[in-house]
Amino acid sequence: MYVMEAALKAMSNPTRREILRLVQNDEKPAGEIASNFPISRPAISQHLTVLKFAGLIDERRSGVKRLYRTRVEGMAELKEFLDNFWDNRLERLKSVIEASEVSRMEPSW
Amino acid sequence: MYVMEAALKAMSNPTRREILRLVQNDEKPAGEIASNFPISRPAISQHLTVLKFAGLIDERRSGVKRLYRTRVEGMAELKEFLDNFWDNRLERLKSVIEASEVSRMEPSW
DNA sequence: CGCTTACGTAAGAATTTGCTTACATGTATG
DNA sequence: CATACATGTAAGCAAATTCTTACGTAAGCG
Repeated sequence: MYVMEAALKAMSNPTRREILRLVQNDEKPAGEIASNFPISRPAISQHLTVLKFAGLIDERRSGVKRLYRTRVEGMAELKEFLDNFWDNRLERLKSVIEASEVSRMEPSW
Repeated sequence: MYVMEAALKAMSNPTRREILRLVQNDEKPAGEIASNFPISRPAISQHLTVLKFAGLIDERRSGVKRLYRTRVEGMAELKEFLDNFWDNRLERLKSVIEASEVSRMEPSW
């Protein structure tokens, strides 16, 4: 699957967004992350897999634990994608306005 | 469903993102929108319902046609939500750095 | 009114998602 | 080595998503 596609889908789930918030500032082990939710530990493990595949978190192994933390680059790429989505719109709108101004100054008929 | 939730879910589908691009600059009737995709017209109609529910498009009836166009406010709200999602992260990171600078100047032990 | 046009809505099938419980794996520790 | 601990993986199930085809509906036209 296209990475940005995966990232958007990953972001569209509230549990996964909350996980991202939890590991924003410092890495946390899977178990501790899971302890913050009412659902089972394996369910959280699966969400972590989705986030990792989407490039939104990093995994690091330390002894018996697996530490997760938000992956800044992945988040930045997604942000950029979304910014462009809206910026393109604004750019086109701007060009439409400019075109109409030009046509007022120099009629083409 | 929480509106922002609906908006994120709506954005996570590629067909719906393409619809948003199609009706970015000017309103288009449902049929014309559908003609741009390989899937059936009712399928597009259902996607339009999802986008409308999420507050990402506006619908206007003109005779027998229904004209759709991107809803700027909805898009702006979603953009703001996502900006805050990342900005909060950066804010907290910033405060952590500042705290460490303060502690270097005025050791607390 | 009867017919066409441009749609939405209903029903159902296939696929994906999000969970559960049970089990497997890898790392430390006595 | 044996056991415990932290976690992933497998299997299965219910609900949601995304399609399809068939049908309903409202606006315009002769």
